[in-house]
Formats: sequence, C-alpha cells, structure tokens
Amino acid sequence: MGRHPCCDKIGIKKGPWTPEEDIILVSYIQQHGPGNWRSVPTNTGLLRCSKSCRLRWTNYLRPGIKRGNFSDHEEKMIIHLQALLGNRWAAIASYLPQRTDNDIKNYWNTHLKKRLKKLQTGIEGNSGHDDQDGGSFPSSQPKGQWERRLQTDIHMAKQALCEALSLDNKPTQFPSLHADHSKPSINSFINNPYTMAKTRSLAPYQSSSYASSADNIARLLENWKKKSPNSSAQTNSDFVHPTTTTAGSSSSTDQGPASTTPDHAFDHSFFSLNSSNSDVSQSVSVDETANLTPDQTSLFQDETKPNLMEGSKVVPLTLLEKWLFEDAAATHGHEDLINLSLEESTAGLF
DNA sequence: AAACAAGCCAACCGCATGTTC
DNA sequence: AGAACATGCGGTTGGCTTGTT
Repeated sequence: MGRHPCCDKIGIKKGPWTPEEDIILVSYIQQHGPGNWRSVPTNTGLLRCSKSCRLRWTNYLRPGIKRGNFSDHEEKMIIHLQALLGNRWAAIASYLPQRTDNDIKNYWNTHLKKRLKKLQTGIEGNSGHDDQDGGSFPSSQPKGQWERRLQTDIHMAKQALCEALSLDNKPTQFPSLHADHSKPSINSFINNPYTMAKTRSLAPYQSSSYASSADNIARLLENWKKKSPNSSAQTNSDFVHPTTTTAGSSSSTDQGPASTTPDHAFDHSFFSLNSSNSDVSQSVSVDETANLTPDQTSLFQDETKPNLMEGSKVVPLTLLEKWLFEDAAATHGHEDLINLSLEESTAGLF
C-alpha cells in the first residue's frame, strides 16, 4: 500500500523554524488545539508539512517543556530508564514530564552514552556486558527487540499489578510539577509503554504548564529580537499573522486585525504576559492560567505528557533504581524516599 | 586571525501503528 | 477486510557553535 510521504509537495519549506512561523503555529493551536495536523499548513498558510508542524509543537512549542541543562537527577533517571527500557525515548520521556523524547535522545547520544562508555571502559575487564547502545545494563543479553520489549513490559506490568494489590491508597506527597523529579504513577505504568502515547491526550495537565509555554514563546521572541533587529520587516509570503509585525515589543496590547485568526485569545494569554519584562516564566503560573477560559486551558491540557502526579501511588523500584536514586535522594529529599519505601515493600516479589 | 575539528541539537526521514471509511 | 489517512516513534542528518591548532 503505497503511502505517499506527507512532505512531497513542492514548495514545502524545510530547515529551522522562524519566530514568525512559531507564532503562527502557536496561535493556530491556541485556537484549534493540537491535532488534525494535516489541516494546519493549509489553515495557517505555513509552508511546512503537517509533520513538521507537529514536531515543532511537540518538541519545542508545547507547554511544559523545560530546556537547558539536565539535572543530575534527570541524568540518572535517563540512565536508569534507558537501561530498563532501551532506546524507547518516548517511554523514557514520559517519566520526565518536562523533557521531550528528542531532547532526551540527544542528551543520551551526546552526553550520557559517551560518559557511560568511558565509565565502562574504566572498569572494563570485569564485565561481559553487551553494549546495547551505550550499554549500561549489566544483565542485558542478546535479544530481539520485540522480545526485549515484551520482557520489559511484562516486568512493568507485574510491578504495577503488584503495587496495586499490595498497597492501599496511601496518600503520597508529590513535588510540584516544576520539580524535575516527577515519579510515575501507577496509571502511567499500566499505560506505559505502548499505550502511553495514546493516553497522553487524556491525562489532564497541570495548569502551571502554561507558564512554560509562555516562556517558550518569550524566549523565541527574545532570540528573534537578538538575532534580527529588523525581523519585524520579515513577512511570510502567504500569511502574515497580526502579531508578526509587532511581536516582542508592542504585542502585549496590540490587537491588530486578524486575517485568519479572528480570536485574540492568544494575544492576550501569551503576549500580555510579556508586557514589561522578558522573564515571563516567573510571572505566569497557576494563577494566570486560572483565568483562562475552559477552552484555553483544555487546549494546553491536550497534548502533553501524561500526568505523572495522577493517582496516589508510585511504582516499586528495583535495586538498580534504588542505587540510581539514592544519590538523588540526598539532594532531593523526601520525594525519592517514597520510592525507596515502596521498593522495600515489594522487594523480592518477582 | 584563519582553518579545521568536534560537539551539539533542531529538524528530517522512513517505518510502525492506530483510526477511519 | 483492507485501503487510505493520521499520528507517533526512533534513527539520522545538517548546520550552527565552540574549541583547538
């Protein structure tokens, strides 16, 4: 069944996204929600393929994305999860709610893989580990991908089931979403990994994620101003968003005529936040999003990571996990102890 | 200061899977 | 049932940045 690629159209733009394009895309999604990517290029006038739009949204513009350096804890999470799940970046990313799979993948390939390799060669001689793409899991053995996945999933399902059966609904204190060390809920484990992606849209997202989105936009605008002082003169040949010419400086109050975006909700919710200073990430948070209309809030609840805070349980950790987390426990305190205690409660069951 | 190399990461590509008709 | 379409995922690439010679 020959499927033609989505990007085979002539005139499709490739390469880095411009701030104008970002704004157009975010503006559109603000009004229509993520999804139906096929129609995005035609409705916005963006000279991008639908896939590119989706990718740009999920990897960069989507609310709740944290960028920049990975914390020590995040590193350990990645190392651990990679050992556990293999190169299933989406699944790994689901345990790091603020990171995209692409980010994690890049970070793994550029930092962690090398570091582990170095570490491994340092202690070489006492191991017969297969490398497994950076090889960090001692017990891995040559297995087919599917077999390996299946094994992992069965293991996780067992853990989840065990958790559900052995623990009552012990209320658990979780850190805020903005903490780096969210722990998976039992729901996410049950859903994970195969159904995880599908459940993303169902899991309500913390309202505070909106701040991060505003931050993303603010950042891109900032970069835009930095890189091209004359960028306001740039135009998109097919589509000029009302905010395009005023983004950054006067956009906070400007509500020029919308050509294809009659609703100005976006301008309010995003750019009004950027009014006097560039650091919106500090000023926008739950309170701000509380003022959003249901549509606006639900929009940014749509395509996000699963809500790892959801539910009241976390998944038992293996000894390896314990080892990986124990260092983080020293720095992050009580939330990690939650997992350790669960580990103890389920140790030896499997 | 220029040339080159290495690192990094955003974006692309192709395949797999799910959904709709 | 199966073709067409939509979306998700992981591997890879290209270009920009930074470091080194």
